[in-house]
Amino acid sequence: MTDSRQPTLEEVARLAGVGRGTASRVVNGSEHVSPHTRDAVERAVRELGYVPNQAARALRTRRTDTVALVIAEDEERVFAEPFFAGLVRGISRAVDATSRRLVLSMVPDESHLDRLGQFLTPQHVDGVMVVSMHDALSLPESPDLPIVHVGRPRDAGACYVDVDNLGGARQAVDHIIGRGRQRIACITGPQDLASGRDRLEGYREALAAAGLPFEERLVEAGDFSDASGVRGTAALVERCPDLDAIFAANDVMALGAMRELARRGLRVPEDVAVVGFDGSPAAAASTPVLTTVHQPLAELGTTAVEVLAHRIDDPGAEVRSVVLPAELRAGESA
Amino acid sequence: MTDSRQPTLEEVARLAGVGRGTASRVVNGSEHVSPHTRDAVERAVRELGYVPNQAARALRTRRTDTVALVIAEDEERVFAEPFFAGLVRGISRAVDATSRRLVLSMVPDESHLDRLGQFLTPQHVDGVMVVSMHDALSLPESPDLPIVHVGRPRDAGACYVDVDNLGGARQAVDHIIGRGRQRIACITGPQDLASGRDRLEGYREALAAAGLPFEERLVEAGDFSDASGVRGTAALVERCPDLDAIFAANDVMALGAMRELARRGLRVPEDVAVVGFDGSPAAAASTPVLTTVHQPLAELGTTAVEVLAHRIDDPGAEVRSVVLPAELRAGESA
DNA sequence: TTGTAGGCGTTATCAG
DNA sequence: CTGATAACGCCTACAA
Repeated sequence: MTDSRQPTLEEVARLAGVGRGTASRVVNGSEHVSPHTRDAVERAVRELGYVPNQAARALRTRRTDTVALVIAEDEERVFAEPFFAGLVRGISRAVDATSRRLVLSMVPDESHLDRLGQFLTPQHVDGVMVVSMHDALSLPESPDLPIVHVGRPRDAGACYVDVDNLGGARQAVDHIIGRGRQRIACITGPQDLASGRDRLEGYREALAAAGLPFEERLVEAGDFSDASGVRGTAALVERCPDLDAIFAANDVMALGAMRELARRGLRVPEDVAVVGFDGSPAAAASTPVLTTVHQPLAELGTTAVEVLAHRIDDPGAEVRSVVLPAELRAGESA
Repeated sequence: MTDSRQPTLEEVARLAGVGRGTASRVVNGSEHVSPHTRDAVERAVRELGYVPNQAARALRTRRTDTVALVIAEDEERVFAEPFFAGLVRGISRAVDATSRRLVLSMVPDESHLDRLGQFLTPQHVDGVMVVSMHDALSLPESPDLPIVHVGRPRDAGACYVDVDNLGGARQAVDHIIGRGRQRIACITGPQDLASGRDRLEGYREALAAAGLPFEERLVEAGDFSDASGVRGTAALVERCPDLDAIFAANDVMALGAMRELARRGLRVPEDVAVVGFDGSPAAAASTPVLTTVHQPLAELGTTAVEVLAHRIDDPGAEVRSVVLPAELRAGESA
């Protein structure tokens, strides 16, 4: 009873009483086919459980209907950083809504770049999305292969989608200033990352715009990790006991900061207001007193997929990057 | 200068001054080719930067050199549960060492099963690894497609790799008994999961072997989440103030238990010993007083890949499942 | 050991 | 609107 072999287009055509070409047209949704014929073919397709042979199609069309998401990070961190969960979810969903498939590649270290380079060719994928936490790692780009970076890359000419890190950070700091805070500290993100740099810059700009001085002693270097949030807070509080607010470049650090403040008997937000730049909505939800700048990760993913699709379907088009606005979400305010 | 198109085997053959067939044999590492010719072809391959066209090869050989890892879980949980990080890492590494590629698919809900079913065919992949947290979800299996389950599935005849949940749990409880504890409580895992059931069974067996009674009131149902660890502990302590140990079916719950115990002024391990079944080595490391049964996730992944490769390369072979031993890691003891 | 040729399942072109 | 008919790039008998 089981034929074991998948049915071919030839068999569909035969069963429908049409030629192979016509069957192909129906399967590919061509306009130029009579309703009657279309119907017959579609019935045959269903009856036989026909599914197009991907290999044959790819061989013929030189398209793979596959896009890659390259995460230039070790699995460990990929799973640890809430940032990736949201992003992958968004991208995954968006690609699902497409006729394309998504393959996920993590690149733990440079030794894997060769293998990856062989894979990232028009022969295997139609396009690539790259999210890298380090500016450093540059992967072997195949010409003729559309690439969209998630997060602004070092290469200024490259196509990317990103959240408005600068504007978001400025909003965050504006907000605390508006609540009457004057001595606002900052725990930065890694400075080899555009997001890290931009969020620090936003902090500066907000201070400047309000006529507040930028003070080195109110700034601590962090790396987006919980530990660095704790460490930075400890250092800041010891150095400037009179600070009345902390802007952390992401929520993970902000939460670390809140724990450390609590440990020292300082109350949030009464004594010290805290605002973070959001990597995950969950963090904000779990601590209503935390005001955060919401980073729309899912939307970022969706956008990345859209932009990539656009570049794939219309190779001649101009390269357009997209920057999404970041949105302030005030918790119990300070 | 750039040819833009990838070179074909034909061109390699021409440059090497041999026939297409011979070039193919060299590329595929056939024995029957003279060292001289082989050398010429290899040089041509390098010079042209030839890389075999996957589609053409797949079309011809009916093999894809691709294996799928299906995680029957929402992205959210996949990234939240430390279990998956270790597993994916192990599998990823193991596949990398192969000539095959890995594609990762998460299945948030049943609505995605159709799409997945279309993908999980010999036409797209050579084999599949499935890790599911629920017994319920059964994916549409394509005949002729080797499947290896990670974690014992409901279907008893299926091929799987797993950790010795029962033995591990028994070891854990044995260990606390050996340290003189008498009233040992258990926070179980979800009972619709083999791992959950087996670990509870191990707990029973250890008690029985030691002549200790199994008491319902010493058992609380958990679901592997931190919250359920906290909740279960609270319930247990209130119900049985005299308990002197807790066995939690995973580390996440064990850590939750420890927090709850601390909150109630109970000391670990002086007042109450805690031992967990380990999803992630990190948990054990972060709390030296926690004794855990180590679940070798990376090795589990490696084994899954090996078993799958075996089944792919030797389709006639008997289906053999593998159960890995679990290893006790004693923290500062009770 | 090596070359030649047929065909894997599709799509695209080109007549009808 | 439809049906033949070439490729797409590769592997693998088969013949030399």
